[in-house]
Amino acid sequence: MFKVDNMHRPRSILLLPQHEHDPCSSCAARGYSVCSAIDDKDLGRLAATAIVRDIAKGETFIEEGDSASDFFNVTRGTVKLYKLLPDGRQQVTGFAGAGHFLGLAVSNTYAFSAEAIEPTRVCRFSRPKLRELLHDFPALEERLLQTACNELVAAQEQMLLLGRKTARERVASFLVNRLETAMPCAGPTDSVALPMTRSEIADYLGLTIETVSRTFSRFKAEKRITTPSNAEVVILDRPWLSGVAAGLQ
Amino acid sequence: MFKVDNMHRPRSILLLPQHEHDPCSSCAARGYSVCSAIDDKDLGRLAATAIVRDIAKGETFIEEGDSASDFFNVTRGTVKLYKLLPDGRQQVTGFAGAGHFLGLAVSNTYAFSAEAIEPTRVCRFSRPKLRELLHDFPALEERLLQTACNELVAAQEQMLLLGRKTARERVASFLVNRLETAMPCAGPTDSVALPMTRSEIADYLGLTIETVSRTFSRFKAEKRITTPSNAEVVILDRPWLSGVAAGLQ
DNA sequence: CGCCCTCTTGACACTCGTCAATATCGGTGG
DNA sequence: CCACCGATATTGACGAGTGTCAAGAGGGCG
Repeated sequence: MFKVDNMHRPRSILLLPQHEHDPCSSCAARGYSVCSAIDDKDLGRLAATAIVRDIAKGETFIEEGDSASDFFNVTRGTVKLYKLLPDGRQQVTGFAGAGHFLGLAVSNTYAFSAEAIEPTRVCRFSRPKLRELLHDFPALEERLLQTACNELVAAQEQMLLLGRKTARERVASFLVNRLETAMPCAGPTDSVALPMTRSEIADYLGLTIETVSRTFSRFKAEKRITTPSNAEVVILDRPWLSGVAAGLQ
Repeated sequence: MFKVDNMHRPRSILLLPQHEHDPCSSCAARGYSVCSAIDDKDLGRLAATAIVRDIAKGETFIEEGDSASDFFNVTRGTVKLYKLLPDGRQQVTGFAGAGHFLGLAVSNTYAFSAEAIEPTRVCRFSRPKLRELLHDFPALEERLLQTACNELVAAQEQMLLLGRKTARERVASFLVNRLETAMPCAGPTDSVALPMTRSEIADYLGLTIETVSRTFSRFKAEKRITTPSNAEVVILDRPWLSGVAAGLQ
């Protein structure tokens, strides 16, 4: 019923002319973000509603507890979503790449913070304007519900990881997951880009930076992965890593 | 107690003495479940679509990985939602009481299992029928989106708990949370009902049964709670517990 | 080239898990 | 009503996995 294929990118978007006055039709995320629920003919309306904004690496553009006045659609770069405890402990609840929709909330305040971890571009929608859009395009609302359901499933998987998996299993899950979701067009070389730091990985997996580092080192020593650079991991033994991620071995 | 399996019987022989032709208008969950998005005048339509089913304590009525053919609305009792690892490790992702909606999924298979932890009643909707309902009642779809967003917020809070809180903070969070969400009409006596076992609490908090028990005992020794029975906790010092839950003290 | 930030590695400590014994609860039947 | 029994919960001793603290290595960029 809600079958969605987020990986599908129409090839035609690459051929679209660059219209300065209509950023949506040429948007890199056009094909697979929630915007794909809107027809080309209505795209002008969408472009008029959205405000494009570039966000520098390290900038926090959503602060937990702040009044939730806007919604965002990431079109370039990567964003880390996180929650903080008063003493500074941090839990990263997810990384949002191009196509991800942020700020869906019933409440009037944001339930999490969002920080760009690399140069990022977002489309901003004010709450009233998104409400109008949802009213005028039921397909958009349906698409948002699909998105929310998918995120709910991912969140439950992450609860399993945080509550019951060992450090080894968590890191393996993270790498395999990155390969599956963030790298849609993975070729024969199972290479995973890691735009985030070890510290951010640790805060995502409920571990410390040292444990993440040690686990990477062990996987390297066991010839399961190599790390050409700190921001890149090559998976040498994907079936084995998948097994560890699932709790076997 | 009589156990009824309605799965393979025509609806007409359902044992509903008082409101056989319209179970919805008298439903205990009518006011606060997703059904509240539907007007009284359309309730007959809803009743005709839903199939009421009673589920015995301990019965698993959704199995992770099974074909997701139905959606459920809990109207009585409590359900535990959980995921398993191959070796038996279990993570409870939530407890669903009256009013909760289960099975929202984009995929064709369930992403979690569901087991009744006390005598439970649910309304069952087949996938195609729910789809019809969503089409005919846009307010219902909007309501489902709100519900999904709320669950997403709760899931992120749980990730913070599982990834970064200590055992003490987890148990305190659990008790305070139960008081806030499951006991809407809490009076001067801050009494929390615990329909689940210690083991299920442990699997929800990412701990062991022993750690949960020890933490309860410590709270008791510190005069923060009392336990009239294993299924009931009285909170004596709510501000202090809230502080611990938030990561202070 | 050199500074600074991030990452890696090691030694040690501590929370929480494991294993085991005992106590308590709740239901059943005499 | 009480005795019995299995299931569930509590408590203790101990150990393992992961966190903490600290030092050193590597990498990027002016």
